[in-house]
Amino acid sequence: MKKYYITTPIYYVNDLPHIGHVFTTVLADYIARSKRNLGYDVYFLTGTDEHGQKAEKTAKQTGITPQELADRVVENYYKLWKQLNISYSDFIRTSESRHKKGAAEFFRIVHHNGDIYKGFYEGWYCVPCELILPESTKEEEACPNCGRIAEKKIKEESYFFRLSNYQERLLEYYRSHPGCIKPESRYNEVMRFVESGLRDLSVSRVSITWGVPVPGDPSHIIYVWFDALSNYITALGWSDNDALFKQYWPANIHLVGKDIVRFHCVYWPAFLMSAGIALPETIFGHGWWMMHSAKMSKTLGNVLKPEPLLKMLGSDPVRYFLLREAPLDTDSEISLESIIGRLNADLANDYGNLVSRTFQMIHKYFGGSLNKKPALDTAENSIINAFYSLKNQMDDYCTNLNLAEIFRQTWNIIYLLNKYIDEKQPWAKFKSPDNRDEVEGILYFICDFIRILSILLYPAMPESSTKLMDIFGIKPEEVTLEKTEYGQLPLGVQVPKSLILFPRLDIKEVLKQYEIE
RNA sequence: UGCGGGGUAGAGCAGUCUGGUAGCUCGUUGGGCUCAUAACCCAAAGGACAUCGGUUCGAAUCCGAUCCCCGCUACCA
Repeated sequence: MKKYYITTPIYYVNDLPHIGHVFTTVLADYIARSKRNLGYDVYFLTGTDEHGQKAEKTAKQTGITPQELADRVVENYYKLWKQLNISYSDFIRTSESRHKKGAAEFFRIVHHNGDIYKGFYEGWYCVPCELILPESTKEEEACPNCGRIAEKKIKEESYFFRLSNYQERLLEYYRSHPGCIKPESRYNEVMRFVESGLRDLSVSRVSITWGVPVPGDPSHIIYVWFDALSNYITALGWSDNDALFKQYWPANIHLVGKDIVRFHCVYWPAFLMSAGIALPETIFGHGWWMMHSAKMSKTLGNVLKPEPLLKMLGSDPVRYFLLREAPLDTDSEISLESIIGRLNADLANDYGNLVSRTFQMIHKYFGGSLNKKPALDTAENSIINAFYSLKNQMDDYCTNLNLAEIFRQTWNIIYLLNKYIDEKQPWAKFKSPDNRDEVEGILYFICDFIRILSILLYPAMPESSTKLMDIFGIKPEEVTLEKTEYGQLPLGVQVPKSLILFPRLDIKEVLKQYEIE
């Protein structure tokens, strides 16, 4: 069985989950479910990054330990991922001992291989923020956190990773693996960046205590990226109980936001090279959701909160919108208006209404179940061919995250089915008793395609697909797209008289309700 | 400053590599249908393809210049 290992970043517990976290995770879930649907043995990892200075500071201010803070915040993620039906295989927390053990071992090996040395970390220090600013040649430096000019320079002992030694090996690797960073624009960015020269990287801090101690020198704590990135292998039990590691590593895809592309595409491969571990196949850096042309931020107050959206719209519609309008190459605008517009057009009008009108005719004309299959002619065959053509390309589209094409073709099938009904006019044909067999066949054809759609759309909208599958007497875990063909709907299945899968949404109502939430 | 991406109908995008009647979704307008969630189906309107110049029988597409917009430019999840 072909394996597929997919990851999201681990999210920092200092923040509450926002639409960006939701997007990355839903995207990963969609790919994971799609690959399962295609017969892959999928391992899907997500989790939380719980260490570091900010978490330590927030905990202090709140009067609790960092561990308590992490335990508290991680609940928000558990809850949200449950609401969104995220089908992760494992959820790693960097404060778990399995991770701490692995991260320390990772550090030890890289150190042993001669790529870590002790030196001094120098930088401007912003007193109010208690933050060391990135090293800079400038005389003055404004703090990225508060904007004030930092007043004093600080110098502290730190371990460094010899990133500078990896410039050529990284470039060689990128050149020989053109698909390792996607989309292409990110690949180019990373290439240019590495070509411009690499400096060694500080990988430890003495100023913090919340984290993984450096092996053999516990006054140092392993600093952010070295700790965080290693979760992708520690979660698989690397260096310890490594059955999962052997089975799933290297990752087929690390899904990340564009803000952390560099760390995944430069630092991570260099760390892995040093440790003698295989490199991930693809790192995909997607864009951001923007509101009013600005990155969402609490300061700007243009945050779209996930919880009220889920409450008002439900999990499937939120998932569908994010996937359908996914900002993969560039950033993308999001607004309640655009969400409602998309959901009404695609889900209520096209897909939901197709199901509704079909089921109602089956009831009106045949008491709720069908017992005849149609003879297939050009009209039916062209729809069947549209489906097989999509099915054959599905794996490729998923690997390359070509979601736009998947949804375009899926909705083309829905359009063809609606058109098929209009052209066949079952309501007119039914008036003559001679045509009743034909009408039954027409309805069977559509109904079987609703079954196919439920399987095709299961990775995007598991809840509504499960609703349909229940009606057809099939189980999600037993049915895959891989094995689905036209004509597998058993005769005699009883469908409900009325089924509104996706109610039409009123923009004014939604806006009003969002305000209340 | 350097590197990269982009400017196509009211909005959002495809088409540019491999020149030859400008396409998709939403919106607008008219029509059809009545099985359906005021839905669905058909049709129409709407574009000097950023600007200027060049190559060519012919350019959104190739070449040059100009003007705008956006991304990346290291320790920040």
